[in-house]
Amino acid sequence: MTVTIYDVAREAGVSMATVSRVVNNNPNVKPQTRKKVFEAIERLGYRPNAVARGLASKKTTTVGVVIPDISNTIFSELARGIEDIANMYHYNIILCNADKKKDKEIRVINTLLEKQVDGLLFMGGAVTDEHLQAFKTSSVPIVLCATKDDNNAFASVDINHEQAAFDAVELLIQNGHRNIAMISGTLQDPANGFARYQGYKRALEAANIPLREDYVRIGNYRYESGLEVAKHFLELNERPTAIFAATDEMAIGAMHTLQDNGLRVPEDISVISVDNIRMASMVRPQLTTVAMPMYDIGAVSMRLLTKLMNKETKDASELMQVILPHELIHRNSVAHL
Amino acid sequence: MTVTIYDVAREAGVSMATVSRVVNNNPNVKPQTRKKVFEAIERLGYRPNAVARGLASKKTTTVGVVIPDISNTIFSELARGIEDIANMYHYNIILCNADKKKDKEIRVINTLLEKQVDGLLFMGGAVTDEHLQAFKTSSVPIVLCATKDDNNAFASVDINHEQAAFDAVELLIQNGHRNIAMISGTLQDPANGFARYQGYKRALEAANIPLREDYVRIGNYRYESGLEVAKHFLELNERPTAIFAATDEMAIGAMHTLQDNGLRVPEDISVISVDNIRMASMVRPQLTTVAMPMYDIGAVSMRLLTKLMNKETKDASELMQVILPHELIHRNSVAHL
DNA sequence: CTGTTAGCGCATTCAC
DNA sequence: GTGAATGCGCTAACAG
Repeated sequence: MTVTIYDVAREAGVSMATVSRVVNNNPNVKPQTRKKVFEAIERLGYRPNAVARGLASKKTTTVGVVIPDISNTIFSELARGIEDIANMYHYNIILCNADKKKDKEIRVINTLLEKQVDGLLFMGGAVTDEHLQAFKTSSVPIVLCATKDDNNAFASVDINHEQAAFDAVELLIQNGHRNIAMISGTLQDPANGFARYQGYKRALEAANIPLREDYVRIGNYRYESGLEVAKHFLELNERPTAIFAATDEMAIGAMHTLQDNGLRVPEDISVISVDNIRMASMVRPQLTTVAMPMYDIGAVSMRLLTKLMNKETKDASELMQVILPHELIHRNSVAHL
Repeated sequence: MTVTIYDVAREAGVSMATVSRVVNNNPNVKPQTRKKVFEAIERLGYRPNAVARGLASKKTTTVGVVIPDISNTIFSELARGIEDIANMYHYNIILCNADKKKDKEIRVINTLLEKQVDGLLFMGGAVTDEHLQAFKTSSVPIVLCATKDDNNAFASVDINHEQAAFDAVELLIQNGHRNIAMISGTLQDPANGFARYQGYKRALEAANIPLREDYVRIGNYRYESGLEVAKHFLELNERPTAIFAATDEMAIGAMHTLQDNGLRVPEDISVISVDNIRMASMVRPQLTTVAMPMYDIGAVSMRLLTKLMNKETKDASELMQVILPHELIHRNSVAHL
């Protein structure tokens, strides 16, 4: 039924070794035999079996990707960056959603390893000891995207979330704001949650602005959450003049709550955040935000992984922890007080 | 270095067949030996090699997904639907972006088939003869998502794009509009382009409204395109009172052009479209649109594929072409004239 | 219930 | 340049 390398060999009147050589572009084949083999391949409609090849060569040219949620725009951009570079280096991607659930993450890491991927790209919630444990059982390289482990034991590419948040809040302060509220993510989340909150705190401290507890509320990163949490700030006696949200989605949600309550952004209340999702420039007013280059993080991670897979890098290199630059995108949601 | 099923067998004092049985949950193993084997597995840190398993069993429990662009929200929702169901049936997903480029699509179909996927999910641009040709070389089932081939030769799941567009335009007409412009996709695109345009035309005809050439403009589905194309309508002597856009993104772009030019939506001009992306309810006014259930299309496609892979379905079944229902979502961008 | 035996389709020595 | 032989790690009869 299925035509194998052996069938091609017989059809072309050569050995299977020779067929293997031409299929793999080995130069040690006389042009004439090469031609014969190609013709036989064509005639028989031969398609190499990558599974058999993988077993024999111990390489599958596929990498595993563990991602929280592919339907979330922030991650789908990252995935696109990964795939583009993977494609460029002739790798395929096995994609697994894990929803930041620890046990699901561990589970998919293991099945990916069982599938003999040549490398692994991981982005998720916190990197716990259990994760590290699972990573250590891997014989193939692993790169953490948009996250990192505490001890820098694994390669990673990310931005400096703390500094990004700091920069956002600092812009507010430079514009004369002192009553600055924050819609944070959960503080259990080291990157988008904790680090961004730390940046907010540091910026306030640097300007001698006391931290007010009623100015900080926790959301879940999503639009609906921003919509909800912003209501709280509206009810305060002393309303904030600016809101810093940990993510664009929450910022846009907050903007809409303000607008739906008759307030103008930025005239009455300024809004700023971190991410720069596509939607940030698709709302009115357009959102001022700190760009987190998701596509680039994906692309750079994948590139780093290819190097690791080819052992191009010396082990404990400086390349292992890359921090990509972030950038303040000035749009129309921040006003001078 | 790597521990194999043979090592486990030796460690547990049984044959490799027995180890294989316990790993694959074959009931024909005495509980006691099962226990011994599990202990050996644990002790050695054995991880089954799915590639070897795939070669021996001729099943890889992975399916290939060809998608235009995972970073496009409409497709990433679909991908999520696919992945959730795949996960439920213990399949993994190899994801390939093909950007609706025919040759790239053909290429990835072939590499996916080389990787011995157990099935293929295809969504792309037009399904040409070359595609059909490639599909026919496949020995594994294929399901087309959010598209279909002209002869219904392959299984597919989609919505009725023509009717969806018709319903949208009909709502406009019911609200008293007669000057209805359309921002269409390219007419080469059978589903999102041509079919939606046909629905627009039929709705006008049904209401005896003559089709005006200056009321139809072609965009590329994206926000920026809607932004741009809408300007044209503003310059017309007889401005439309309503705009039907083939996609939400273009509709939102159009809305913003209108608003940026001092017009109110829907008071001055109504806007409606098809898709119901998440953003449709995240703009002001919230967009009235016909929901295309992308997640469901993905989920149903994958479910259908599992059936095909298990040969659960009789061949020429009615199940093969499924059309999912669409639904008019009434929000705030359409006004009575 | 368990072990033996063959492959699965290919890459890869090693000879020639 | 080319061919023969071996094995990658596992499943799947088949026997017992």
